[in-house]
Amino acid sequence: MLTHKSKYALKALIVLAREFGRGPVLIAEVSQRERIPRKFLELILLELRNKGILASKKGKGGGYFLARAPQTVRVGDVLRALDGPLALTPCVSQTGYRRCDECIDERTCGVRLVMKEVRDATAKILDSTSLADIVSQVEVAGRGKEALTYAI
Amino acid sequence: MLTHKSKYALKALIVLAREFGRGPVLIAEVSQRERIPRKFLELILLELRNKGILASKKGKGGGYFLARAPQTVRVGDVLRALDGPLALTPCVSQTGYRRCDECIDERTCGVRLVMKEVRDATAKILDSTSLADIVSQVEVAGRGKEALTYAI
DNA sequence: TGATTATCCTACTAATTTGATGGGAATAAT
DNA sequence: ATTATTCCCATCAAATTAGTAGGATAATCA
Repeated sequence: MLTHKSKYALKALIVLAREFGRGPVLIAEVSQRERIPRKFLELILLELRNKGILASKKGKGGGYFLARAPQTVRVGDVLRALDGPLALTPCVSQTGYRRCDECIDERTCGVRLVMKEVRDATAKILDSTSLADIVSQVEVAGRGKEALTYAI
Repeated sequence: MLTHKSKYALKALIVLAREFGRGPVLIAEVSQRERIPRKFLELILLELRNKGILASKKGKGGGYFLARAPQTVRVGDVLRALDGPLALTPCVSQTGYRRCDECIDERTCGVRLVMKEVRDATAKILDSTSLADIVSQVEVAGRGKEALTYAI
């Protein structure tokens, strides 16, 4: 399962992607709009800033904003930054490879073969989806919903 | 990440898939062959039995064996049985749907859209891979390795 | 029937992770 | 100065994970 932390992070980033180019957004504002516990969100945004995904401005008129354009922030990067590798086992991780300590022979490990497939499929999706992609997909979904409502 | 429990479970099941049709295998034997802590393995196999994936026989000459043919035991079923739903968020799970409590509007949730894709891709792989598939893939990989060694 | 060999079952524990909360320091604008 | 805001540290409770311990139960075999 995805941690609340990552889920909150993505939701916050989507808000900031929408507001991109319009100056800093307050933690408090994001917290309210997405119903994310304020103090917890603070920690998350700070971490994202330290990982180079967000930038911030202190003091009055301050707040958080994306460090780069929404098109260039991949969901995969966000999840890796907060939850670590996408892979289900360390032995198939690209970004954080580690031998599985219990594993006798990695080359003939059947579990590894399957997990490799899953990792590749997952990474393919998450690394080809940007915040901008999500924002536009949501808009399309929203329109679809309204259209359906009108049709009824 | 996959839990040790699931990893151990899959390794044990692969052993039992190999031995399928040759009668019960002792916990102790599986434990030794795969270097899985004996008592922990006991719990795991028991759980798999209670979920209908394994069958067992008590007393002398007893042990564990697959309840059905290796071709019909899907990796997805095993992971679901032990770790719960494959989905990264409850809101996109097929087998264990639940509304995300923090989510304001599920229909327009961008996180959900992405997680749905990941779930589908993951499930497609895990539900189309059986224990028998793994066993034969490992054999192929093993042959490939030897062939390479001979070639050198 | 009794000894032996296994699984079955319950309970316990230590370590780690998760999801927070609280208080104040640092910084920037007015 | 005052106010608004992020920054940073410390703490905490609950849940999860990875085991361990010990005996109950059942099947075999002499």
